[in-house]
Amino acid sequence: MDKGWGLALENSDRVGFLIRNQPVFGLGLSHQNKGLIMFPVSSSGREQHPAASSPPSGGDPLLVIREVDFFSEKKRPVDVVKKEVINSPAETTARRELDTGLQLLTANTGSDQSTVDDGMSCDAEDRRAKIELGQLQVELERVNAENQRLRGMLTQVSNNYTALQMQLVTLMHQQQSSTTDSTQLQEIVDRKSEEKKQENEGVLVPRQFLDLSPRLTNQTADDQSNSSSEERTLSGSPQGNVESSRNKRIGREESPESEGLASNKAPKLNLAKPVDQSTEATMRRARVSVRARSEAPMISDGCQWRKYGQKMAKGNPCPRAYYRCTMAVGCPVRKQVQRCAEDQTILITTYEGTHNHPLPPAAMAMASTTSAAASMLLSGSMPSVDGLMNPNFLARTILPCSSNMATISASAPFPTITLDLTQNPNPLQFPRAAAQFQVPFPPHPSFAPVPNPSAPQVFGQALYNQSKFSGLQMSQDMNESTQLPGQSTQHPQLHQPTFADTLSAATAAITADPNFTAALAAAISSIIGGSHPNNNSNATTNNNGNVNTIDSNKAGSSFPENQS
DNA sequence: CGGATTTGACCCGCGC
DNA sequence: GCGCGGGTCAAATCCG
Repeated sequence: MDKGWGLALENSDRVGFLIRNQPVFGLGLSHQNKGLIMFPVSSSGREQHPAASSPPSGGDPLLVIREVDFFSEKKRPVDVVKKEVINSPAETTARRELDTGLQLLTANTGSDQSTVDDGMSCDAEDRRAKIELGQLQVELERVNAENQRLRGMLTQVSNNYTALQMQLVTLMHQQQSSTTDSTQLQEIVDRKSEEKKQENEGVLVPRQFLDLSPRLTNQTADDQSNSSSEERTLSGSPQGNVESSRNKRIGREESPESEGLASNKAPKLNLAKPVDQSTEATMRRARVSVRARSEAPMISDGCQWRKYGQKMAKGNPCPRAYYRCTMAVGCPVRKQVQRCAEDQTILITTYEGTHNHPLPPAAMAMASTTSAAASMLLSGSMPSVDGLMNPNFLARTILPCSSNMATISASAPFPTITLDLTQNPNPLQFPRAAAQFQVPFPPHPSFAPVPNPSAPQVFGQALYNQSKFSGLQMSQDMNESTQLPGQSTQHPQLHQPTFADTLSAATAAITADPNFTAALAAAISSIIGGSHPNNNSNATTNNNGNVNTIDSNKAGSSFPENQS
């Protein structure tokens, strides 16, 4: 009795509670073994007040005890049994307020005779432990069942969401293709002319950032579904850039299909001016590089890949492996896998292109991420006034809360955005972002911009728009340098998460899970559904994951499609 | 035996 | 023009 309290067992039905070796009250089972009876006892250990309705010796019930059915799985009245330690006499006198932790109510039948004995009772402890165990098991089963149910719901919702997203993106794409107007065509012409002028003046213009728009002037969703023709028609898309280059190489064995490419390109390119093939060939595709620590030779991203080459890259003792997606014939997506020269535990996976086929959710996550990042990279730098955008600034601006994780490089042969997952971001960002990115969609029509003609492909359309949205996260000086005359600056101030939020969330999840596809799916869903550009709102996040709204009136868009 | 991988050759862009 | 490096092809090889 060192702890000042104890239990005494008289028989299998009754237990006495002792405080400082003094009987305080007794507990007994009802005759149906379905209820607990609490009754006071005398200091001598005998019953002072029998409980409730049928006291053996009469008297008031000590406490009203709810009938407890410990033997039914449907009732879980007791969660925790606390050990009450009362050391002072004053406290012992306040036994009526004694909190046993048992949510007990009287329901006795009056048939119980309760007697309290001195001394500890192992049987009582065992019984209580069994009761607790049973309750915990019941609770566990219930939680498991709930978990299963929620998982099923989540899966269903995810599937539905993916399907709807596909449909929506396809419809948007079709609409854009059908609504391309002469204004946009004139923009294309002007931009081409500007590019040519700058080249003539010796101004360095990163071609890979310029004029990706012609493609969609003729590109339709049907083109997207045609995997055989996609490679040859995506001249304006990231993958199309390289594919055109590739096809030029293959031009020595010019096939009717490649002639089809030329025929598809010609009308678009002639919109501006005659553009020779070399110009088109210099167009590059954006890349998304993912750095992650992994012992595995390749990270799992849900896609099927076939290795088609391996080379020793300069400055790296580890070979670089080349893979192409084999989930569909003609899928233009490729990836390079190479270990970091400085830290060979880091696996660098560089994705290129966008899938032209439906993807499983797991693969969809990674594909969407790379597509979004690539689209952001391309769109964010496209139409600035001087045709040039500081990529580091872009990275800092677009990815303010993950500047140490995401970097953008235009110095490489291809514009590349690197997601560094070797660092641990704030894991709390992920659930916050995933939870917050539920934005009404479609947005208010008054904020609907002219459809962007340069979306790279169907599956990336929404993400492309996201990136366009992200491109609005510009600081004041950038706005001044990039805002075009006549641009609409009427943006509602909304607390909108940015792509950076999602990116951080995704990378947080990715870092937490090396296989990361499932976690990424949630973040991607937030990308797609949470930040449509038509909201035209601007928000950034700080390193704490809080959303800060910036002055949208100052955040002028550098994108012509936002011009009014 | 069919698909995946390996590997040497080839092509292209770019810098000198 | 030449060499270098990156990227790709395709025959040879491997493997289940």
